Amino acid sequence: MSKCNDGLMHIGKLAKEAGTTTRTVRYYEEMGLIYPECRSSGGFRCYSHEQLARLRMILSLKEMEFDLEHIKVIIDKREQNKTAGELAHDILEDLNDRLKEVEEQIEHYKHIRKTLTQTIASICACLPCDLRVEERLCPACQTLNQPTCQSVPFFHSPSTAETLELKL
Amino acid sequence: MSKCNDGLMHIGKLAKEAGTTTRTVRYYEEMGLIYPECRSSGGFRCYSHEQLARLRMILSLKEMEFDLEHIKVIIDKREQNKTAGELAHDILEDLNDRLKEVEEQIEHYKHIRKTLTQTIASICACLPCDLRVEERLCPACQTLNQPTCQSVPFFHSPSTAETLELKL
DNA sequence: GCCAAACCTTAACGTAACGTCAAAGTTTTT
DNA sequence: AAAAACTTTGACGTTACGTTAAGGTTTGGC
Repeated sequence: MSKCNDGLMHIGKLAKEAGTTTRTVRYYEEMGLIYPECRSSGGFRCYSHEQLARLRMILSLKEMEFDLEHIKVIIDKREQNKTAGELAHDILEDLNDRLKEVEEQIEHYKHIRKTLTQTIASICACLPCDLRVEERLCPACQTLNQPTCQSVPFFHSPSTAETLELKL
Repeated sequence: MSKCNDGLMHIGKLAKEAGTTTRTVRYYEEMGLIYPECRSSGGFRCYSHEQLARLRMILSLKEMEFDLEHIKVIIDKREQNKTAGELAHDILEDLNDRLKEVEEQIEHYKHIRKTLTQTIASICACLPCDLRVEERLCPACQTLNQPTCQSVPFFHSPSTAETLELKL
């Protein structure tokens, strides 16, 4: 005697099937991304397999880290019955744009990595020999060398600059 | 007749010198990261060059994308007058941890890039020849091929799956 | 000394995508 | 029928500020 007939499911089942949480599903509803097919007499949301497919698609796009606003635009395009060609064109554009952004992200983090390894190297170069030999202290500097302490701000405590500054 | 004597500066100058905004400086104060040396009789924040150096250090760490909570921990270490060796040890640990995270980010985005290029390739493979030749449509698929439409959810509109599905 | 321009103050809402209660109603199971 | 499991709406918390708003303070010129 299920109150949720016709192969419909409540939000918990939907979320679990899609690998997400009920909170997320409700939030997506708030954002206009997905709606239940109907409500039970008691007010529970009931979803069909179509909704599940839609949710999965939303989550796929989220894996590519589109923001929800953009996801909304993308999935709405499917409902604006365009021709297949137009649809493909639009979506490929979205995907290629996103690809570009992702590549920028990769470059961005590579830049940060460089800054980090350089800073690490600078500090290592300032370390007295006996500290430097402990390799657990600084795995990154094994391949790098040089700069002086001056370029590394961390050791210049404002009040006690003298005492904290490292000697080579 | 400056109300801000002794080479002290107000928040606007401080922010500009460090290349940030007054809002940011006030926020950092709220977070306990930096405080003015004093206030003017009218209540304006007054900063010394030491504060400027501190702010610059905070911003350096932010460039490496440490979160503020973590930055607070790191700069507080400088005041806990440890020995230079301990300080270096601690900070190198922080930097190496962060380096690891950054490398994970790079891998993360590379994974997304892969997903994106595969999806793009799948869609391109589904396109009829006349659409496929327009290279502006899909710069990414020039180097990739195959999969069938089945693996690409975008063309399976729930209500009009038949009409929207692409034919090879 | 006075006035306007430029600068500063605190307060508070907005952002993105949910996580996490809370209090109360519904469905399912026993 | 009662208990267990699930669902409902509502609302605050998160991060690092941006952006008004309304109203004092400093500064520079005359």
